[in-house]
Amino acid sequence: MPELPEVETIARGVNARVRGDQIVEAWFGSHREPFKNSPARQAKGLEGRTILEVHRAGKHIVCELGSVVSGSQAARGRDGQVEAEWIVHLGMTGRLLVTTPSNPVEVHTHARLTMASGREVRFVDPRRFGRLEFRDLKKGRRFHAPGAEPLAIAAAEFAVLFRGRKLAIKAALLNQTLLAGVGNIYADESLFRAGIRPRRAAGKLTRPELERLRLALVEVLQRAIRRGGSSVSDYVDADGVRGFFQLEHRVYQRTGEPCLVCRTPIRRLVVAGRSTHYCPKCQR
DNA sequence: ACAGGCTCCTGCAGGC
DNA sequence: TGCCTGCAGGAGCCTG
Repeated sequence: MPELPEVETIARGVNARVRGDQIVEAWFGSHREPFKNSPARQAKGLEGRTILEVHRAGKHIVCELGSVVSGSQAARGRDGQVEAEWIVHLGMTGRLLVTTPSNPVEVHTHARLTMASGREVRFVDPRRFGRLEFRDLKKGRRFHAPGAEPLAIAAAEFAVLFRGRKLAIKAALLNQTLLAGVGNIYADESLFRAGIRPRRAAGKLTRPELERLRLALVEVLQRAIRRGGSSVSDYVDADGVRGFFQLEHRVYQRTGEPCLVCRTPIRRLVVAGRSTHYCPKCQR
């Protein structure tokens, strides 16, 4: 399931391939609701625009778009003003692929963008937990992830996020309005590396524990980005290539297996409705 | 205001 | 072998 490192990997891959390219035609094939605004409105909004840049914000992929221009003008559209955004949330099983129109279209393909370069951008999502949104910045505001960026937040700011909160630290890490981009895998992995039990009340963690947690989170996220993300179900990057960080998971989906540090069997429990994995000896 | 739980959706694993 | 059940989970929504 795509979390920050997977979304970052995809955003970088898409950016490298379609930055400066123009959307010639947009096709939206779903009648049900992976869309925040109607498929017709999104298609109309996207067509003719140049993709100025693609980046990640929390778990969202944001495609910054220029104004609608004719073909000859599009070639010099790379540095234009951002006038619209296409925001992609992958949910659990969403994939954003850059391919060519001749490649077979797989089932659950909900959107296809034909690019002037001959490439094609596809959004595929079997479980339909993903979301697509078009924003015309003349009518609306730019997209911002609701929570803080875990890779950029300072120690003091990080500690303030959890102050006075009674909920489990694991649940707090998953709350996107506090930190944007952390999901189940990296919550479990960072808590293990910080030696903190997932059920501890967020507000009761000491300052040193919170700082250990922040540093563990940064380390695990950066390391995962370098490995191209974790492929645990069907995650692939913009080229359809799997990541490798799942090979470095120390607790996630290792229930009953020995802890890599102390050999104690890894335990599983449910926190905030999510399966949660931890070492009862290493995490206090 | 805040926290916890339910729901959406499909593919796959496990059990009988 | 084949069917059925249950589980996976991000985030919006509802409830207490």
